[in-house]
Amino acid sequence: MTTLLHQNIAKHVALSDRETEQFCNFFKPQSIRKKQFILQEGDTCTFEAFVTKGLFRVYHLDQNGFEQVLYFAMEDWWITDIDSFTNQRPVYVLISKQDKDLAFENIPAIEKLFRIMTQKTHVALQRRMIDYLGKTADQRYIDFSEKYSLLAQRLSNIQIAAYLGISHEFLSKIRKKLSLKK
Amino acid sequence: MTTLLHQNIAKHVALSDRETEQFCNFFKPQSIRKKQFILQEGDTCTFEAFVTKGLFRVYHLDQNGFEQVLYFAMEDWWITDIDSFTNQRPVYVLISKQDKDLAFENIPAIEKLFRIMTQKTHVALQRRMIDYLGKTADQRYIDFSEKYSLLAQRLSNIQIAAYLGISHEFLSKIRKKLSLKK
DNA sequence: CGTCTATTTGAATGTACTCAAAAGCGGTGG
DNA sequence: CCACCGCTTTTGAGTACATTCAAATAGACG
Repeated sequence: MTTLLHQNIAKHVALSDRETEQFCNFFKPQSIRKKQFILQEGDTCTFEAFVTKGLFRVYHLDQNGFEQVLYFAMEDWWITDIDSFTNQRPVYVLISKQDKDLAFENIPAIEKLFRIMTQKTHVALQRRMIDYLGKTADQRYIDFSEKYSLLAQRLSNIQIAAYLGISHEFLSKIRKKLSLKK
Repeated sequence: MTTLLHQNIAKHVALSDRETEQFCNFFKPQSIRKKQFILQEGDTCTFEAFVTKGLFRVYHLDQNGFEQVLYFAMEDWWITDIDSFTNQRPVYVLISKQDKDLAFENIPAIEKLFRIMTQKTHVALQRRMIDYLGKTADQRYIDFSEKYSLLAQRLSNIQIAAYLGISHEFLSKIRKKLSLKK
């Protein structure tokens, strides 16, 4: 459990064992019941979390109450910002904004860790934005299922559609068209 | 010129005068002719730049050679990642990746500066993604012209359309519809 | 003035949505 | 074991949103 977090940190930045321990101790284990929010619409996000088991979707409700999925997060992924919703009884470790600031002060490399992580997610989001600007829904679905096949297997088509920005009915039609091609 | 960069840094993070000087000295002033690229398709981005005068658009070419505008940057904005194109003879100061890494090592607060900046742009991009998932082109255009009215005045409709992810013909029709409403 | 580019307009077409209904599927209780 | 429930997926018809292509118009500039 903590091991996963240790490994994840090591992927991004070189910390001494002591620093890693010190930082990881800020994180409190949490688990959450199915269909439970960890952050409600309108709340300000005061934490950062790391998923150790299960699957989150981070989304936003549009004016009609429909979900728009910003991103999914499964094991070994970070969650931050915006409103979050869970399924499949996920488990995560959480650091408060306060403790994070503490860590920034005491462990300089943590600043680097979060800079690198943010940059990476930012690049990924830019790619998605480009996809959205230029690709048709068919292609976005194909790309998504290929790039995140493992994740896609754990999602309903309704959830995938909310991520791709299309109706689930239309996704169904896309799936049919693709299956006929083969 | 450098003053603008000084001010911009101060907005994000508290540096001593000496640190600010030290950091700003890494930046080399540059200017570029109209229609000139500072980074070509396929190049890896090895710098970070700060616009002191003029207007950039940072974009990507799709498979048909059409521009997809990732973002615009005018005075007091940063540019990084992906391919960049300019208009209006912009002026900017540039820091190489190498020098940036040097700054990270020598001035701890710079790490914080880039973390904060990246987080902010990331949040902005997430908002744009949400807009894209949920809003119709009409609304995206209205929101864009309100939110970035100053910027919008300096852009052609073709450029705005490439940012909004629609054809410029369609944008023209949207504009007509809106003008009739009033 | 001529040239180049941006903007507008129209017609035909394609992409995606809405609404409603049917079919499939897993669980749960009798 | 079956019947029923809730939820997901599929299907179809009609409609709205957005594109393409081609052509006309308008502006900017040497």
